[in-house]
Amino acid sequence: MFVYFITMTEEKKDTEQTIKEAAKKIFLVNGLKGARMQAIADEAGINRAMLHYYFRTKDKLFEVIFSDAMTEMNQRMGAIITSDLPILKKIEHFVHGYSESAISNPEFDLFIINEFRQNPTYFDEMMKTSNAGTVIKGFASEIEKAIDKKEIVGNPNQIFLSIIALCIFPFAAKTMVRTMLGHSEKQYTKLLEERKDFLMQFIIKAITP
Amino acid sequence: MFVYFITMTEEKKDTEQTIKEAAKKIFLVNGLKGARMQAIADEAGINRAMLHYYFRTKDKLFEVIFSDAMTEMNQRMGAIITSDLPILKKIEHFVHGYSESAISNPEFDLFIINEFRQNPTYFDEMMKTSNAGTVIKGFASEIEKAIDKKEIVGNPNQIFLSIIALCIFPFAAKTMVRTMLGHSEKQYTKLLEERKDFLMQFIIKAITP
DNA sequence: GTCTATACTCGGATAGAC
DNA sequence: GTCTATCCGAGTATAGAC
Repeated sequence: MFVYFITMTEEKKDTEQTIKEAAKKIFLVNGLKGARMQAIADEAGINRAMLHYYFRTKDKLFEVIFSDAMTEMNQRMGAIITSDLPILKKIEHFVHGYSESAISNPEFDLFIINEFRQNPTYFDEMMKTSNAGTVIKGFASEIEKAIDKKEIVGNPNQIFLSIIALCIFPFAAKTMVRTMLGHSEKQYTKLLEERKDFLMQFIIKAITP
Repeated sequence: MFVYFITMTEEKKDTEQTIKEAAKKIFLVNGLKGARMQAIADEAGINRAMLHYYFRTKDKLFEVIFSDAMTEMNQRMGAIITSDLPILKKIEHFVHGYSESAISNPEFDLFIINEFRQNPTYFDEMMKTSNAGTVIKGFASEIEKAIDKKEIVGNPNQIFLSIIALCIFPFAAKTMVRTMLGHSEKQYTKLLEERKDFLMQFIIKAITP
């Protein structure tokens, strides 16, 4: 009897984890509205009813997946930004770190941009409660300080916006850019790999006095 | 009888145009799948059945709206890029021209990025048949020539990608960036206005030898 | 051309047997 | 915990009266 209970618990954990991984995959590609419970079930190798048994509703499942993804993201970015380094080094770390994580998670950027757009108030709330807001504001204020110290030149918000644009856009608009350039998947991956170094040159030239 | 016929024709044209404008508005914000026929009907001040009477299906309506929007876009961009100017002037015109058109049509960028992603083959085809491909390739090859002539430095594809990233991202990711910066709609609009000039400084510094 | 009513399909959610 | 069957709402599309 006891053994049976343990087994059930472990199986439950496994199934829950399997569902989460499947759901993450499907939600990242299709968004909340675009994702189909059937697709998640197929991906997890179970049937739809199981999804509801474990997570009650589609919205609740999404909520879990999404806050997990955000937490993971914040931790990664936070570690880079809050490190104790001169501004150019910090930007370099940010650019490299961001590119690395985006390469292994290429759907994330466009997903976030779209979900933000569709539910601004939800994210507004989240920015206040999570540490994402702190991390970003920290980075922005570091840029501001560096401008005051004449280490770099320009408007802080514009510089911040430009850095994230240069990092994020190639992933968010991947399909569009690939089509525009007429690149294969492989060619474009190479472009993104090489971009890590290109970007540092580009950004440093643009913002040093 | 003749008068009646004319009237019908004109009314048909008006209704058709009204529907198109309403559909454009709704599709741009919600995408093909996200848009509701009821929302388009409401926007146009008619009922759903009329939409089907004029355009048969949702997909067909979308197709019409979409190719119109692309054509308009291509013409605007084409005029800027194919003008006979030195490369830095041409980039300046592109940046300003793009920003202007994006400010008056802020939903367009994210819409295109998403629809591209959801139907890559359709766009692949369109790039070949329309003049969009030619326009883009023209711009890219101008950059390449300028690099050969040592007027600017860097990898042509990376430079092209960087320029469009800097232009498009602030509009495509508007809601996200606004939330990140904690800006009001008004503050963000001001940022975008000022960005036109900031960007030229930024880009020129980054790519001149 | 325009409207109302209705058919049909898809997808999320629940009931109930095992 | 897991499955099958079923419900129910939403949304596209059509029929048919005017």
